[in-house]
Parts: sequence; structure tokens; C-alpha cells
Amino acid sequence: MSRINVLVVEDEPLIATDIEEYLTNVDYKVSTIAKTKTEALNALKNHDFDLALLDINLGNNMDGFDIANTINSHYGIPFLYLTSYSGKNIVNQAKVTRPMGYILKPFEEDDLFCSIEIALYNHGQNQRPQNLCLRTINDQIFLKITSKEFDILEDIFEGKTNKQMATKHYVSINTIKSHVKNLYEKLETHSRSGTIVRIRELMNN
Amino acid sequence: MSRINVLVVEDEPLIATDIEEYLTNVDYKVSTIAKTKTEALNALKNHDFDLALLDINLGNNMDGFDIANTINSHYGIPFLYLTSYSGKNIVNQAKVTRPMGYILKPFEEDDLFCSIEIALYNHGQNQRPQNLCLRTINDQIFLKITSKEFDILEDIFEGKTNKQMATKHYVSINTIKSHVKNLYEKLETHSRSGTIVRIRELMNN
DNA sequence: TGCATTTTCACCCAAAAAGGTGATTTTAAA
DNA sequence: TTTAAAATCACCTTTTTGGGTGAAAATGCA
Repeated sequence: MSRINVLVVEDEPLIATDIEEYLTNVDYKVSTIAKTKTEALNALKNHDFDLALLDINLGNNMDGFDIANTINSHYGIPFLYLTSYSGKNIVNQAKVTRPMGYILKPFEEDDLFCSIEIALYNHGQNQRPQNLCLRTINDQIFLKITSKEFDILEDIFEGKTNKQMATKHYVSINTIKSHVKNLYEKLETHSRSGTIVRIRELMNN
Repeated sequence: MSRINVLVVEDEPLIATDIEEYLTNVDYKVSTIAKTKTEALNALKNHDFDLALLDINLGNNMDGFDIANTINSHYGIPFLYLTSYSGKNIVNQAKVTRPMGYILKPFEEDDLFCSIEIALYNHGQNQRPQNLCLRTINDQIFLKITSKEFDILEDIFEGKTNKQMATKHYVSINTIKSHVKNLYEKLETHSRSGTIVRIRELMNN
């Protein structure tokens, strides 16, 4: 497995080399340090990065936000802001660009490492199975789903048949049918696929 | 708009009150401070939180991970770890629980504020409806799905029955069954719900 | 301890889906 | 215009689901 390839965007050379050293120490690879927006966009165009670390303020401009937007629309890699701005205003501007983290200067090697690891992992998982949440569902329906019923619901959501569920849970298929029937009543559905659709809806509110 | 309701899980009273003060300063509401796993789970059961801040280590146990798992499966609120562990091992254990952030002690008020704001925003945005894409699907299977079959597939994904589809498309139910059969062959599935699961997978790559 | 809920299971019937075979008509491309 | 692929439809059998009724354990609280 090759090392994670990082783009560092930072206009202050001293800080940039600091970051580079930190990242190298924890086994990431810094293949480019960009000092301006132009350099950053160029690097993005010409290389494949796994992650970007963005300073928001580059030479008196909030160019970090622009870079973030370009990353979102064109490259889809995760990124974190490394900045000394902590004001409400800036943070609100920053959050709508959907960074995976916001680290305030000064920071330490470990801060960087932990946040990056979480960011990379979450980014990788984000286009992935959506998992159900009992509370979210129950908040939206009148007759509440019990925890056993919830287990069955998860299996239905995974496409399992009654027989498979009976085997998995070491109970009679009749028991499964009973749970399924109760689920349909509580969710006001009448079929497995209809139930999956319903759950998709409930989990998106 | 009422203030963000935060659950703080921290076994060290001094740190807990520090966190509470920080959060109150930046206009969050700390409605519960839990010192043990039991207290935390109880609080989650009895209150509606918008966010949780978890210490990983509670009295010599890694109970923070358990709490995180319960949050994911039962409550679906975003959470951040506040901890002094920065080892690779711990971080790797932590990331699979999908925290929205990982903040190392000691931290400051602003660190907390920035990370929480990002976490809350990203969590809120993460739920989205998904739509199918023929190209994406066909790129991943050997026998390609035709455009008519794709129409049927969309209906299956929406939970429709064969009869409903027949009515909608002005064809015999036998025709629908024929299309469905072909879809199962091409997608290597054997049921409607299994097909929905398969499509979910194919659309997430 | 007693009561309510949950979980377990059985049996029955009807409806829907799954699986197979075969065949005709349309459509689109060579 | 021939030909292959796609779309249409029929019929049949078996399996799985859905829907209804009822009831005995097990569990969890009060």
C-alpha cells in the first residue's frame, strides 16, 4: 500500500515546512506545497492527491474557500482547513464548503495525524451503506418498533429472506413472519421492498 | 432556534466542568455530564441530544467506543472524541466508530467550537436521496441492462409490484415478469429486495 | 409478586413472486 | 433487407410472502 499523497496549501514557508515534516514523520507523502490559489489548482489538475490541507488565507485573500469549492466540484478528495481564524463568521463560511476538519493553529503533529486519519476514513465510508437508526425511525412513527423487530428490519433492509433470518436468529420461521407482520403494521407497508423504500425515506429526515 | 444540546461524557470532573464552561461560552447547552458508560447510555435513552463529546477512556475501560457504537445504531447523532490518546492503534479503533472529529487534550475553546460547527453541519448534510444511473450500473456488470429493463429496475427500487408496473407501463403483467426475470439474471439476484440491495451497492462505487 | 409487553411459535389461506419454456412482434443496426 | 437484439405475451409449477387468528413462554417493570 502506497503512502497517502497530500497536497499542502500554505503561503507561509516556515509553517509549510513544519507541516511537511509532521506529515512525513507519520508516514504521509507531501508531493506538493502550493503557496497560491493558482499553484494549488494547477497541482490538483496535474496530480492525484488523496487529501488536501488548506490554509484559508493566502496573501490577504480567502482563496482557501475557492480551492475547496473546486476540490468539491472537480476532484472529490477530502480536505481539512489549517488556519488561525476561529471567528464565527469564518467558520460559517468554511463549513458550507464541507471540509472534513478544521484545525486551529498552532497545532501539533498528533492533532494533524488524528484528524487526518478520521477524515480519510470517513470520506471513504461516506459513499457507503447507510445504516439504520432505531431512534430516528421511531421518532416518526406512532407504534414504536421494538429492538428485536429492529434487528429483523435491518435484515429486511439487507435483502434477507424469512428463512435466512430464521437460521441466523435461531428461531422458527413463524417467529420471523410474526415480527415481519408487526413491522408492516407499524411502518404501514405491505411488502419487503415497500418497507425498504419507507426506511430510506425515514432515514433521510 | 434553541441552543444545541450536548452530551458530555468525561470521567474527570475538572475537565468536564472545563468543557461545560467552554461550550456555554460559545452558546451551546450542556444538559448532561456523564461520568460512566451506564450514565451515558441512560442519558441517551432519556434525552434528545444534538451532539455528544466522548472521552474514550472511562475509568480504565475503552467505554467510549461502546457508547459510540450505541449512538450509531440507536440515536444517529454526531459525536466527537475528546481524548489524550493519539496512538495509531487507538485512532484506528476510533475511526471505525465514525466520529465526526477527534480532538486531542489539551484543547482550547476555539478548537472545540470550530470542530463542533463543522461536525454538526456535515452531519446534517450527509443524508441524501439516491438515484440510479444506468451507465454506472452497466459499467460494473457483464450482461448489460437495456433501457426498458432499467425503467422496470427503477420501479423495483421504488417498491412497486409487478401489477403496478404493468398498469403504469400499459403492458401485460407477463411482460413485466419477463423483464424482472432478465434483470435478476443480469444482476445475479433472486428477489426484489436482494435486487434493491445490489443496486445500492452498485450505485456506491 | 403481579402485570404488561415482547418474543416466541403454530396453522391456515390467499396473493405475489420466482423460475422455466416457448413464441410472436418490434426495433435497431449491419 | 436481412438479422440480431429487445420487447412483448402465455402458461405452468413451486416457493415465498402477506394476512388473519390465537396462544404460550419470556422479559421487564412497578
